[in-house]
Amino acid sequence: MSDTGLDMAKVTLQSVADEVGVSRMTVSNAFSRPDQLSKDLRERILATAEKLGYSGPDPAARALARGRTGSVGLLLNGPLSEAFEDDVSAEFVAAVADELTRRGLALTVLTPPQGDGFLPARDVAVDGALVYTCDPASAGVAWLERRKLPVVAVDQDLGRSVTTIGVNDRGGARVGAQHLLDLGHRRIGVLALTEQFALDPPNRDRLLGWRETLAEHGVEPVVARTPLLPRSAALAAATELLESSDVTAVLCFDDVFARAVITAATALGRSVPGDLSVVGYDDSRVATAGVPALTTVRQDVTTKGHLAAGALADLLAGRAASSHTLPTELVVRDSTGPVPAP
Amino acid sequence: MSDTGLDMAKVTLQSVADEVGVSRMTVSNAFSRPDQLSKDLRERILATAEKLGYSGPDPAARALARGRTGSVGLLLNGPLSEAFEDDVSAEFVAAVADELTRRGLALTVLTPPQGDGFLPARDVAVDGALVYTCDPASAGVAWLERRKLPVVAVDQDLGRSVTTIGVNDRGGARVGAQHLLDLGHRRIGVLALTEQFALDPPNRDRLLGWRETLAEHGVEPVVARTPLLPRSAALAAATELLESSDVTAVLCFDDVFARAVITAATALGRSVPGDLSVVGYDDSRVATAGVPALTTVRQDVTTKGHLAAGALADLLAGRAASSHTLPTELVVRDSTGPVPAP
DNA sequence: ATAGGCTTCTTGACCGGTACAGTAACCACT
DNA sequence: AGTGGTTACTGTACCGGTCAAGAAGCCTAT
Repeated sequence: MSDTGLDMAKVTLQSVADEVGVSRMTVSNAFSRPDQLSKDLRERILATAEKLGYSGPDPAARALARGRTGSVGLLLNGPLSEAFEDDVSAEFVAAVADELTRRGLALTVLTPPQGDGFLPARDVAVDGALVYTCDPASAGVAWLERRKLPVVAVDQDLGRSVTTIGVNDRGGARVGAQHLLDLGHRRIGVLALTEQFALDPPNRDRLLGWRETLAEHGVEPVVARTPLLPRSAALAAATELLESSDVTAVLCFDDVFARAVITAATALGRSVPGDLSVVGYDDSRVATAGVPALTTVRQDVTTKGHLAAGALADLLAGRAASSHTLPTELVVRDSTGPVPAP
Repeated sequence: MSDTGLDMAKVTLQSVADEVGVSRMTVSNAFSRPDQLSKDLRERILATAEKLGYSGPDPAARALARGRTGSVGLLLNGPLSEAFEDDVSAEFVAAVADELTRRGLALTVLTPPQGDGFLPARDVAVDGALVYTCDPASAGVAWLERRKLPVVAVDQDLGRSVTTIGVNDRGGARVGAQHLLDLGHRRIGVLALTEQFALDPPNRDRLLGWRETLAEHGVEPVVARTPLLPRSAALAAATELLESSDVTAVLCFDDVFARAVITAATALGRSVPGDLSVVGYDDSRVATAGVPALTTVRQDVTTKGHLAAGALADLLAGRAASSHTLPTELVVRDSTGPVPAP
């Protein structure tokens, strides 16, 4: 009988229904399907719910009954810090989140497990997932498949039947390499990710694009490798590359690496682009944030995120989703120039 | 009878139980409480589950039955892009996610609503939430309270009873201002966020710290304001500030703004720190990424994230969680110097 | 009058698990 | 042989909703 709104007993649909004197279903409709009852009654129900401190249908219960949670997962493999410390990843995640919000979905980050038996990719309720920068053979991907969740792969190949959003990395790498060749460079270095990323599609494709284009002109690049983090590693690798070889130009896996090469070159007394040409990749913020502005291969990460999120949303809505390969484009700025005279 | 593992009928605990010939509860225990049954039977159950393509207890159902989802929300207010385009926010999110992972929790991003009736803060199942950079009067915060979810506030005040993780921004601003005063500066500019952020605790506290310290020495700062995004806005505001006043030093809301001030000064032919001293805030990546390295007020964003996530995890585990105010520290580098001779 | 067609609300089954309180069997001890 | 303590499993009652079909009332067309 009491209805102070202060009773600590949990407030459910039923309690609101009892208070108003209607069936539970009618209260449910008041919240979820307004067109199913009279405006008048609906307002009475909502008012009573407010009075009782009922905050609307319990999301967990609703998720079970409806079969969807309203949230999609983003599967990442490295420690999260990696994904967010990198500008490009961060931009991608932001774009995904924005687009999902627009579609009425929330984003849940699915990290690799750590220690105990909790495995997000298996244990968190989501309606579908985006797979980004993951080892295709990872446990996470396997669980998603096992759960038969709709999946969209980004920058990686999960098999023919999976919708994939990618970038023409190989083509982008090709034009970057060609640009250096056109400038007359023949002793060319490459700063790629460590072997651990040998199968990472961006790393693989860029390396492939560079190699094949250079090979067409009989050039065999000097390959240096460095991990994505810590950032200091790239500088060391760049320094070592410049000291141990006589390259006149360097193709870099990304813009951050390119900056590291420039920093290393400067420290060694070599100017860019006077003594050394450097080509970045991504056209991220750092490309234009420093001096000289980087010649780089642009990819539209925000569009990639929008497309990926949109494709997954379509899949969830029962619509067909198509794969896309986004174009890349060489942006010539101030970090490349003609090969220096001997 | 068929058990090819290919039947498309949904595989549930019950179907596995029937196949093995035990009760549903026993199968549940095989997955969730291994100590409740014999090793032998458990293995038989797991094997059968594997054969049937059962991927473990359905997360949504489990969430309803157990009353927890294994995921916590992160409530943000701006469009997501803002949170991730900013290095400091991104670092915070990364730290939160890492710590949550360590604690066996996933992270769900709760964005403000957009258009239709879907409101993440109300409609997504989470066990608790972190409130970051939000208007305390926003709908999101109100819903979390209404749902009676455990909440930890970061860099903001949600009331005495809410566990809060903050930093000593006011004190940090004070030492920044004092540093300039000690160098002899008396005509000092301030580059803060627009009025729209008047109540944003970091912005308010920093402004307060600057103002009161300067006032103690009879200095009234020239205040310029600019939004966080787009980035170009800060440059324009900085240029305007330098052109319309004769300040010899500028205190900036963050390091990105400080870089903008330096860029503007350079464009106007003024050198830093020769003609102009600039103090940043945060000690983020950009503080040391360019030339000159910034004198700035350091805050440990990663620790802030770890603490916030840890506090929330504690709350969820039924442990008490305590509020913290992290220290700030002045880091003197190359962007500040003595006041120039007249 | 009667059939058909809304609108508005109700009924009963079901979503796929987990908690908790048994029950039965086995063992050791006195 | 009786008592008490384990271990291993089962039965029942929820968790808090939604779905689909049905019933009651009223209006309109024939």
